[in-house]
Amino acid sequence: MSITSVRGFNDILPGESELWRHIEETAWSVFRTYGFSEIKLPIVEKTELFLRSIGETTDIVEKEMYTFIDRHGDSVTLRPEGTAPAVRAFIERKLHTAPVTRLYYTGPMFRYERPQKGRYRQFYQLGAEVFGEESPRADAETLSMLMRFFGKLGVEGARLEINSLGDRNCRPAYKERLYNYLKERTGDLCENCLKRIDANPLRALDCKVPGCIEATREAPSILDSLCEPCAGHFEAVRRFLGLSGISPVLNPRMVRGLDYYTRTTFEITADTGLGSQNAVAAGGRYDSLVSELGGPDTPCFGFAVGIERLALIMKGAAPRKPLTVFVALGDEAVLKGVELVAAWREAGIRVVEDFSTGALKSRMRKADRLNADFAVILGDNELKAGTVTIKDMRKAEQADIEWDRAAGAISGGE
RNA sequence: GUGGACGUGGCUCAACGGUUAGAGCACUGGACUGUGACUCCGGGGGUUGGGGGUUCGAAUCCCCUCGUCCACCCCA
Repeated sequence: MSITSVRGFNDILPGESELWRHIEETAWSVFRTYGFSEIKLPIVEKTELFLRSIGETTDIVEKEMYTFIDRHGDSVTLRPEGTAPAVRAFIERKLHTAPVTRLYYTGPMFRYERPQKGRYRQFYQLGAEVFGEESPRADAETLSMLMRFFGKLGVEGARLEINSLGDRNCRPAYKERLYNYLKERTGDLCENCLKRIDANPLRALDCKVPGCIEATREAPSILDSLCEPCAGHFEAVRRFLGLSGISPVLNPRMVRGLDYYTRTTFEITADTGLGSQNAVAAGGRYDSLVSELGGPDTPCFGFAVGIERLALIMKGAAPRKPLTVFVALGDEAVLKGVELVAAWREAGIRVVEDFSTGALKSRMRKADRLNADFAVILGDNELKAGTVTIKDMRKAEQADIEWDRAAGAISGGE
């Protein structure tokens, strides 16, 4: 075997890359209508950024990061997610001088996990972050933007679940209540949850071990423990979502794997095609992260979409411009063809010229294999007449068209 | 990181430990010397993922390794 790619690192080949481009272009066109601008972020950041933002006891930090010592002796990490770098840039580049900053980004993320369908070591996310909006309307509007994006792509069977994790004021008290509740039932919990009780008791809530599900069935709900402002915020988010025609499923047991979330969190899951990797998009509010990383107090809301997973559940294919294959028969036709093909491309038409000289039959077969919409033939007869034979490969019809009218016949009506 | 299933032409898959590892699709040439998708005939294409072992003999059995998929963990 010759050299292969690294485990969990894939090539996105033609046939699939068109769909990716369509996803990204659709995202950009939708996000722009909500006032977002693109930010291009580096792929490598100082390791400390992720330790301090994602949280030292999270799975990502504990076992999934691609961390290296560079030649200077600094510890750097291939970004496992996009929010932390975006926040770093927001603070470092002083973007807070604008009243509101809305950013989107796309690109590869890296996590050292065992690959599975819809889960890779290098995977792609498309994300958006709103900086400086405390209003629950920001949560609702950003979520409805995401739903609109999914709708435009023809995603079906997506399910939106939301929860509120409270904030610095009310979450500690809830943690305490939950901790005490769990302490009473340590005999029923799995090994994993026993370890989690002290570091992050909330994680026991979404454990899938039957014993833990049973043991936490009667556990206090975080939604009952929210302080006045957090409860009001959450209620407003739901009200505004309703006004946008979105009715999320309330899931008080949903706990995200990153430490920086406050108040609203959400997850969009797909019910088909992804096995247990069914989370397609997720995000939430992180009102304390910017200040914790040394920036001014800035409430934020953001999300990330997994592009591989999105591509897997999409029904519609990428839109496609018609393709023309040009076939010149004879030396003179080749020369004239140079001129014609150049003019068509200038007009934005996709043209591939068949450079081979074999039997027309095999060249037509080639055009068919290239999935051409039209085959354009220029031979001696056409040269004399100043025309070209245009065959519509789908309808199996053909006609002779004058040179200066050919572009119109193969442009696909654009 | 744990457990399991599976790796055979480009693709989908056959072949009980026993001749030269086959078939369909795809590719290519011809029937048809300017017309694809149908039909018929011919042709090319393999280190059976890689390495080691058992055996007179290994695609087949054993070990190691790499990879894919599934479940768990967790997540996009």
